[in-house]
Parts: sequence; structure tokens; C-alpha cells
Amino acid sequence: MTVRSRDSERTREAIIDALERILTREGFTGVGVNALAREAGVDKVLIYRYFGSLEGLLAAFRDRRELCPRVVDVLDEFPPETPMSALVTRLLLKSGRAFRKNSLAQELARWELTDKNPLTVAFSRAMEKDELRSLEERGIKPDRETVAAVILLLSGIHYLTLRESIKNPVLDMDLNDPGTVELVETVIEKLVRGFFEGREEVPRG
Amino acid sequence: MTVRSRDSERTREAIIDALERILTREGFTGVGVNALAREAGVDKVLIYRYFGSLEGLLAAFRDRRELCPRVVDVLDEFPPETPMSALVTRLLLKSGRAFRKNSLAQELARWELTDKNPLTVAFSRAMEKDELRSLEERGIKPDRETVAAVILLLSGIHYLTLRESIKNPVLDMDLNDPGTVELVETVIEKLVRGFFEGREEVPRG
DNA sequence: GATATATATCACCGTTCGGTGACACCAGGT
DNA sequence: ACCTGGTGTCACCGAACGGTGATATATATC
Repeated sequence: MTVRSRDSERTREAIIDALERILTREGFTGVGVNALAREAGVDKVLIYRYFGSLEGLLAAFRDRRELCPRVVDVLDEFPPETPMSALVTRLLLKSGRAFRKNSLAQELARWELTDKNPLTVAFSRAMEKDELRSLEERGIKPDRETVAAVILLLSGIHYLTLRESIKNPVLDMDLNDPGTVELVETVIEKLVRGFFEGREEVPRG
Repeated sequence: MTVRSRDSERTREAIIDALERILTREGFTGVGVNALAREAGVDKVLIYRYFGSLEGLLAAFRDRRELCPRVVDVLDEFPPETPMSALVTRLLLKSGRAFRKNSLAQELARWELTDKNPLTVAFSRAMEKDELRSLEERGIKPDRETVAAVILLLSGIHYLTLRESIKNPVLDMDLNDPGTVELVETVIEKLVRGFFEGREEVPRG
């Protein structure tokens, strides 16, 4: 065989890239030292050498890749007096759309539901806290119930997306159909609006 | 080795039982012909003989086991004039609690998010349609938006449950803590109530 | 140029995987 | 007694898995 690049940093990147490709293409079930080495065009011993173990590689991936797209800038277009319900609705829709377009994030979410490792844990943290940070950075400090509502709805969106992307959609709800997406988004909007309207009447549970 | 029971029906059951045990104990990643045969105390060739393939075994499991607990009888305690929002809320909470107690259903849900086979497809169908049938059997014909709302919230509940049962809870929300459960259930109740209140004002979208 | 070190390759280990062919056994009917 | 068909056991296959030790080679230093 031809001798390879002899540049350890390049090799590391090649392996991390391979992980990203395999994860996106085949999902977490395809992730293994042999498959990774094959995909990277590299001997598998280098994975152990540079990352210690598969877990180490996952940690390196976590540290060098953006795991989920930021949605912080979503709310800038809204004037400061925009009501909470509109903000939250907008946040959920935008976040859901971004998730639907991001195969890597979907595979990570799938993995995080089945396995616990440095990568999935980090992904969880990043994914969930990002949404809330985008609110808090604007001085909005959501209470526990609001946080729970956002998390619950976002989780539902993720669930439907994952089921759809494996071609086993929930109740034949095809999220590729614009009409279905509109339906779901309408429902989200109504749920959120009703939630906040109810809370204004009863500010303390 | 000692000669085995020589009762094909018993053997079939033993294999199906082994599948149920492995699934409950180790999840879908532990399901394979070798592991199944080992667990059942049976030669793996019998799996192929009696079920044709692993897929065939999954189909047999689907046909002979109750995949998810029925919640049809949940609503009987309610008088017929009970408002929709109360019915739906009650349905979601009951269904969520049942799911949280049912390890097998959780593993099937996990599987169904990652793989598509006769068992996961059947589980999906059973799980989702069961909730709606329990409404329809009472003459309640929910419209598309209500269906979507129920599905979305139920999906969220499942997501949180799966994350919690793998000890990677969403945003440190521990569903074993009664307070957290109460919080989530309160939020569900408020979301649903607000949803239906908003709809009464605007019956046509 | 010789040496040392980092780098990459190769060969191999034991295990598990999905899958198959050959054989042993027991029960039934004829 | 003899065959037949259903049943269970065993041995084996090629492939892929995670993991490791020994070896070649390029580059940097002296």
C-alpha cells in the first residue's frame, strides 16, 4: 500500500470526518472501529493511538464539531414587546424546521435515545439548553412550567421527525407533505397560545 | 446433551419468550439469532426452521403478544357530558403513566425509532390507533387538529420517558421524581385546556 | 550520514455474528 | 419390522467485530 500522509492532524480529521459521514449516512448502528477505519481510508489502530478508544473519538467529535444548529438569532426580528406565546411558537417552529433538515442532528437524537456516551450526552445538553439560552439571552427568564412546555413540545416534534425520517411515520403523518407540516405547526401555535392565555388568568398554579 | 422437549409448540413459545426477555432486558440491540437461541436454551437452527428468519420471529411475536396495554377503559368513569379537554388530558396522562411502567413498550418504541420491521411497524400501529379508538368507540370523532395535538403530546411524553429510562434525562427532568411528573402533567393539562378553549372561539381554522 | 521519534502498515488474536448441511432421535402409520 | 416426517443436536462456514503486537518508513535532530 502507498504510504499515507504522515500528518497526524490530518489523520485525526479524516477519522472524525469519517465518523460524521457514517453517522449521517447509516446512523449510529454503523459506527464501529472497523467501519470507521475503512471509511477514513486509515488503519484502525490509529483510532486507538490518537483517541484511545471509540469513546475518546466520540469525545473528540463532540469537541470539534457543531452538534446542532444555533437558533439564537431566530427571535431578533421580533420587537421586544412581542408576547411570550408568539416568541415560543416561533422558536419551536424554527427549531423544528432546522431539525428536520439536519440529518446529523437526527441521527444523534436517535443515538441519544438508545445509548449513553460522551457524544450523546453532550448533544443532549447542547440541543436543549440552546433553545432556552436563546430566550434567556434576551432577559426572558421562563418559569418551570414554560420550560416544561417547550421541552415537551420540542420532544414531540423530534419524535415525529425521527419516525418520519425512518419511513415509519406516526399515523401516516408525512412531514414531507407541506399540508401536514402546516397542520402540525398550526396545532403547536394553538397549544402554545392557549397555554399562555390560561396562565395569564392563573399566574400561580 | 440431553434431548429436549420434542414439542414444537413449546419450543416456539420458548423462543418467543426469549425474545421478550431479551428485548425487555437489553433492548433491541441485543436481539440476534445467537443471543435468542442462547436465551431460549435452544439451537438457533430452530429459529430458522420454525420462523423462517428473524423477521418471521418478530412477526410471530407481534401476532402472539399484546404489544401495548389497552387504555380503552380509561374514560368509562367520565360522564358523557365531560368536555373534550378533560377527556384528552385524562387519556394522555393515563397513557403516559402506562408507558412509563412498561419496559417492553419502551424498548419497542426505541426500536421503532431506529429500525423498520414487522414488529416495530405493528407496534406503531397498535400504539397510536389505540388511543384514538378509545375516543372513537365513544362516538367522539376527533378532527385532524385534535388528532395531531394528541399525537404530538403523546410523542413528547414518550420522548421524555425514553430519555429518562436510559438515564440521560432531558434537562435533568427526572420522571421518577413525583414533583417532576406533576409538573409535566400540569403542563399537559394546561396545554390541552388552552387548545380546546381557543378552538371553541374559532371552530373553523 | 547516523539516530531517534513519530507515523503508518501489516498480521494476527479471540469472539460473535448470521446462516447451513449433516446427523441422531422419536413417533406415527403401514 | 420398516419407513416417513417431525424434531432436536452438532459441527462448521465466511464475515465482521473489537483489540493488540511487531514492523516498516518518513521526517526531524544531531
